[in-house]
Amino acid sequence: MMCNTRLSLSLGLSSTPPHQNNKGKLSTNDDNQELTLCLSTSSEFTNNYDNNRINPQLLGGVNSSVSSFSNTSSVKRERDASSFEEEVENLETKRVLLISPKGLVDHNDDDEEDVHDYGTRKKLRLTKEQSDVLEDSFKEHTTLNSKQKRDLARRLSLRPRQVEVWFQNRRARTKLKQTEVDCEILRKCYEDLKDENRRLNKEIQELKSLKKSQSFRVQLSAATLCMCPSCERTYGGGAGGATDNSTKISFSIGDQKPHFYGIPSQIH
DNA sequence: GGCGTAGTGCCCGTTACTTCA
DNA sequence: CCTGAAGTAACGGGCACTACG
Repeated sequence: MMCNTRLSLSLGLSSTPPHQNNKGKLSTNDDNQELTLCLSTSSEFTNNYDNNRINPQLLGGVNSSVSSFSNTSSVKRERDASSFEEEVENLETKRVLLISPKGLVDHNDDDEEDVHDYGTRKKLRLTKEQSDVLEDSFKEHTTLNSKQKRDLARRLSLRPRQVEVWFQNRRARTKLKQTEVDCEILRKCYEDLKDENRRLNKEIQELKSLKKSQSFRVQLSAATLCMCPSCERTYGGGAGGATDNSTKISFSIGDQKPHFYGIPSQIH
């Protein structure tokens, strides 16, 4: 893409909020593919990096900010910095990155390790310390207000936007984990209910078959009922015995007198 | 008070990059 | 060395809310 593009950047900031500052000027020179960016230079904050060769990654970041300065339709990037102050801090951070050994990349250098096409994003890996601090902060509060965000960013030498993104991603991870846990609980619940359902169905079948066999036994004994001579109740006694249709079946649980159905010889 | 607009924060889905097995 | 999976920083779109004219 623009691997050989020589980039030079001139950044300056006035105290005017970005959306009120329309003095951003972007110029390109197609002949030598040199990109020069000039913003208002009316502030003591003016920094000139014309002589620096910039890691396109960093330019990408700066470019994001630039778009918010110059393009009113790019609300998103603009609002990423919650205030102009933050934007200034963003640029300050970028300045630190720019002058840090890793931030300075000579495109003429054969080492292509840090050279990326303009427009691609080079992902910053947070250090263990940064992650730990962010993690601790997240334990205290899962969301940040502007001041907390700024403080944290300053403390970790990150941009507020990075802190914000980290918290957003962290919340998403937490939510995802919780969803997985909930899923697991529901799955377990479902398995338990399935087992219970299976058990109950089995019980129903057993009861049904028990009922069937009992009614069969009742019919069988009814066919051999005889009359108890002392109380004239029916009992099992073989064919030809006296039968009273109304008292043919008699389960005398709780009766005061014991009856020995089917064993006439042992009665009384 | 209702309305349109701009700013802001957050969520969600996705992409791009890094790391590791 | 290559590759695919997993982890995660970063992004863009959309929505809700608030402030302001």
